[in-house]
Amino acid sequence: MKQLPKVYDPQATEKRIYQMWLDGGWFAAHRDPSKKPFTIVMPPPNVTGQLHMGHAMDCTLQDILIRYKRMKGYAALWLPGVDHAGIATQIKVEEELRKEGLTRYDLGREKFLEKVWDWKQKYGDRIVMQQRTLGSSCDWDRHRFTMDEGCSNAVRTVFVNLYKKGLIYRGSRIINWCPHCTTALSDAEVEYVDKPGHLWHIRYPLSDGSGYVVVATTRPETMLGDTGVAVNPNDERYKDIVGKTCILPLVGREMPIVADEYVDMEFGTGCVKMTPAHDPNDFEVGLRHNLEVIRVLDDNGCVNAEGGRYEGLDRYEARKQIVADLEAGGWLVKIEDHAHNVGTCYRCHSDVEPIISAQWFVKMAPLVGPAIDAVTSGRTKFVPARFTKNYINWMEGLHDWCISRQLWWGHQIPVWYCADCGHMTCSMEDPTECEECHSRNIERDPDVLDTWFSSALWPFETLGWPEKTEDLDYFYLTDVLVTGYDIITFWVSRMIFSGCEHTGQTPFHTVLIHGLVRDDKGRKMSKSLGNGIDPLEMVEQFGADALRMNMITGNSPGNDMRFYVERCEAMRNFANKLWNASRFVMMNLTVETNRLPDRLELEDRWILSKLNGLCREISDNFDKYELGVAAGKIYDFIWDTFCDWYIELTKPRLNGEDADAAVRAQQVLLYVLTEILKLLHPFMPFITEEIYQALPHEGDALMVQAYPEYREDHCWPEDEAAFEMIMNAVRAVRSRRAEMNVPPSKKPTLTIVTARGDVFEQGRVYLSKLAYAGAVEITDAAPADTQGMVSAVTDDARLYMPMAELVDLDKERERIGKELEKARDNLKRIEGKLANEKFVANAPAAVVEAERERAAKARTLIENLETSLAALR
RNA sequence: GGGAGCAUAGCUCAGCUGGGAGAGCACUUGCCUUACAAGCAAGGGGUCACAGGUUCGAGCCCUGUUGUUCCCACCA
Repeated sequence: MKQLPKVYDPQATEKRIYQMWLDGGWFAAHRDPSKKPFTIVMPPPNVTGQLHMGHAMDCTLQDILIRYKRMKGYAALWLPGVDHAGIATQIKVEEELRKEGLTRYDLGREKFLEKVWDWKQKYGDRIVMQQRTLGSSCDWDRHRFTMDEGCSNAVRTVFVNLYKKGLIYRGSRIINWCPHCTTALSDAEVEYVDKPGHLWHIRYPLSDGSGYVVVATTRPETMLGDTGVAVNPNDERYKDIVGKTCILPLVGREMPIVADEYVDMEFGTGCVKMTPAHDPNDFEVGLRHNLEVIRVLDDNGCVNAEGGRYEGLDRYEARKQIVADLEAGGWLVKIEDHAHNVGTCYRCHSDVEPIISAQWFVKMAPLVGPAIDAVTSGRTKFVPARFTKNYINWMEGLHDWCISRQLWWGHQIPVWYCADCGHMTCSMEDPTECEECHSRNIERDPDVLDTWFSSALWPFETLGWPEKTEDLDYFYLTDVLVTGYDIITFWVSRMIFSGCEHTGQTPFHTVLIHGLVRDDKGRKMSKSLGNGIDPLEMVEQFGADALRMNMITGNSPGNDMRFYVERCEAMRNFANKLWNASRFVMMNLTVETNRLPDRLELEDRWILSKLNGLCREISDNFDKYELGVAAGKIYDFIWDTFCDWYIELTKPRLNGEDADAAVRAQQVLLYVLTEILKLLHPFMPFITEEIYQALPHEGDALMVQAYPEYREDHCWPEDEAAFEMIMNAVRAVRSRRAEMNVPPSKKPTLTIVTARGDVFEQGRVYLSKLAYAGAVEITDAAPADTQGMVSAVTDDARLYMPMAELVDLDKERERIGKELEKARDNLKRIEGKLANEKFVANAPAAVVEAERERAAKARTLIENLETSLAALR
């Protein structure tokens, strides 16, 4: 038998085991008509850098599910990949260039993209390496990239289809513009932050000299683009000025005063300056009243030529200057403090400017219906369910999706503009001429698509769509999507409406949502705070299994968790515990096959029955995606039931005279240990596989063994209950001894007075071993003289130990008196319950029966205590 | 403005469909008991935020309150 070292060393194990799995080819999923498919498509990490704790959480959950289903006999496919992450990656590469004093424009588009591809190669590989380190059992041969040929083809197909259907259009609208990233953003990519600001009240004189109106604004610099003033049509204060014009200070533009319902009479002065080019509401009002649209900020957030003498000033500089000039000119009425929500870029966090701009949009109205229906009908379920509401609310409030980005890294928009006739050519093949006038004077749109446009196709493009592949047929729709709640809007929702639109099916039937991994103070882990913990560092210190177990235990779906290094340590200790338990089994093992003996002892039936119950519970937990609960139960079973009790129980047999009994104990130990390894494998794959390989085993690898299931023939509830009696007796004796500081070396005779001699007879040896007794006497009648004896009392027995020198009679009386009082209170409570007719009538029979049993036990306990007390006189 | 989460032991959190409050860490005491001191055994510690309600029975369900976190929303 292989000898294992005393301390488990993950470093020496994990790489070797992973390679063994790879060599075995067990990660690969094969279409097999005799098996049910189980598919998880991995949320592709960004190629921007390395994995963080959030990814570790993501990976762990998915790997647990996949390994479980694989062992359950499914054709389990976990399809990995990475995302090109347009803005994020481009920013990273530009940062690198900046170190050399270069910008992307210095290189030009083509050279720059080469640099990005180099980056992608480097970091893409690194991510795969990191995922493997965590033990991820992905089908690596199917690894995909959002910009590989297949995905690019899918993206183009979708764009062309939607364009032809009229669901993609180009239009000039107010969009969110990031002046730092110099690109348009979608609504979802804007983060609103409460910032302190001011409300500037500015006087706009009426053209006829009859007075002035006062408008209030939080962004005074936008006044350069004002083309009107609006008031509410029901506002008595301003009835007579509607239709008049006023003069824009500093600029001198004459602008109409219009009446529009949009204006809130209660807010500010009730007069609103209209800047149609830089505010979405003003734009709408402008449309209704034919206001001019004058854009005054350029792509970098500086005032453009329309701003006259402010041209070239940065938006914040311009604000200062304009406010100063207004004040000097006497136009400024007052300045109020005013906190407001400022939109910021989700990538670089600069303030976003609403700007009118020609962009590409997806028309959402026709797409949301089926996507909402997919969820309300239950075809796609969120776990936990509360995220359903989030999703539906978001879907219902959706505006058209701005999909064009002024970047270079991404899928370039497949539209060519004709310089001669202005026609737009959009097709699957790159055109050489305008499809309308056949002019060759055409130019491709330089912009690329929003990264999420391609991510939205991920669940089916990775399976071969738009080709009708066998993979698509077999593995789609996929089963579970695992992701954090922070990207439901960005990604999950878009996959659902895309799946519905392009494949006619929702892409997955379950969305398993997890929370964020925070630092030990509850803060988000982030680069700027420097509080991130590298998962690989944890793996190095404690092993991948410990990290995985840390991610999963004591954590429930959808809730954030704090990351404690101490918890990793605790899980490493658990791994070591299992390691040593296995070492114990192995060093005692003489059998070479894993088979249960024909004859089982009480304690064997006890643990087998407990194990069987555990299997049923684990199965339930998996069905409900309560992975943390499942992991906790397995942990408890291994540490408490198996190590602290069962292993100790087998020692007398293993070391005893009876060779057959020793072998039987070995057989049960080997069997239970093997089942434990299987149960734990999805959670801690490395150590379980390593141990399995060292044990007599079937098949090539633990990872492809069948997962333990509930079995009728291992169900012995009476034996479980009987053995509990013995355990309680052991606990009671230990407790009494500990109170009196009796060392284990002192082994007095133990006299057990009980009506259940039949049970205690079977536990004789354990009482002497685990309760440190010398001889054990079992009787149904009290000893004649219990003077000078220490007693311990359980529901089923009184136990006596002669330790006269340690007994303080007064103290004993006091102690037993207290216990008796407690026991009587307890009984009273139970009897009160049973005396309540409504309880007996309404509560389920099983509950009432359980109460009756408790009452019976309580009575025996009281009797035992009373007898003990009486004997002390 | 709308919606959601959280509030349980000193700390971090579990607690599944309502049926006598749990784990890890920390703490106290005793043990190097031939698998494991990364361990074993025994303990201490909780008005389950507050107030009502439903129920035979509430940490769990309902209503309200307080505190806290987050998401969504075009009030200048």
